[in-house]
Amino acid sequence: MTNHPHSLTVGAFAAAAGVNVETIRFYQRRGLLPQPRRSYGSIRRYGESDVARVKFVKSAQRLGFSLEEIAGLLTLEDGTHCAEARVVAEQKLADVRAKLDDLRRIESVLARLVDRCGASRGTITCPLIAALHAR
Amino acid sequence: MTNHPHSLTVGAFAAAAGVNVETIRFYQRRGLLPQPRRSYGSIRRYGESDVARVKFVKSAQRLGFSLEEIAGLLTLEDGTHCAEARVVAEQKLADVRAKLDDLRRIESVLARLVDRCGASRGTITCPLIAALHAR
DNA sequence: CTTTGGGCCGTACTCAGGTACGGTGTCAAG
DNA sequence: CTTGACACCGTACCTGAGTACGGCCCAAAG
Repeated sequence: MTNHPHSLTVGAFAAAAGVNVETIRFYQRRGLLPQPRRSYGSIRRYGESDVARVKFVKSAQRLGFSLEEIAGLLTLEDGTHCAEARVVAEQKLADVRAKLDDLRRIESVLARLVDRCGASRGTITCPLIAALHAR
Repeated sequence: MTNHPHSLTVGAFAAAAGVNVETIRFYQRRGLLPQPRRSYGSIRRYGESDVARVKFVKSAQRLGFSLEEIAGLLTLEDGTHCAEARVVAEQKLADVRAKLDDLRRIESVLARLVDRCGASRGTITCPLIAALHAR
């Protein structure tokens, strides 16, 4: 792999990134991907870094970031406006930490549930609700 | 608080749960809330446990669970079908752990970014993409 | 007894995030 | 030089998760 640096056509690119072509176009419209260079004849060409970018978008999405937020994160990429970038990043960091707390809470509750489920019989009144409700 | 056990009307209930009335009706249609008892005259009455349930839904949602998945989690509540419940719970647990990993990765990357952002000048080529892309 | 504040209901609209569609262009192989 | 595989484009459509709307009912307050 990593053959030609900027040789991917949309189709190949989309396949490489694991999304469909329309999604690429869509992201372009949303500004999540830079308008790519066009080799003669209006055909878009993409490279490895674009693939990474799309994968990043997908990862971030799985964590509950919206495309808008992700676009924000991506503007941090070029390091230029470092001051604003920092603010955004700090905000996101706080978000992420909050999410981590929630998830950890869920994790332990689920783990306990599974555990108890193995051992006990009969009625376990699910501790999930209680656990999450507790802040 | 915790005054009357099953005395909440939709409006009060929605307010208590921090969502709007339509959302309650919506959740009812989706089966996320049990059809409540109706005091004479077809008026729905809700209690504390319903409030907890809605809050649970909201928490779980923030973590990226869909309403459908949440409905699944909620069926674990009554402890009856413990065997299936366990399977679901185990699956969810795996999901949650994967999410945790991703989030932790993001967290450290963001933290590092913020950190470096404070110290350095000029071009930091954002490590976010790299970090997330790395599996 | 009429007004008004909820409640009840179905249906419609909204917004995000894509996906699909249909028409046109282009280019490389046959 | 035509044909097939893609690329390009705009527009329309779909799903999930609500939100809003308008009409009807009822009970207590003025």
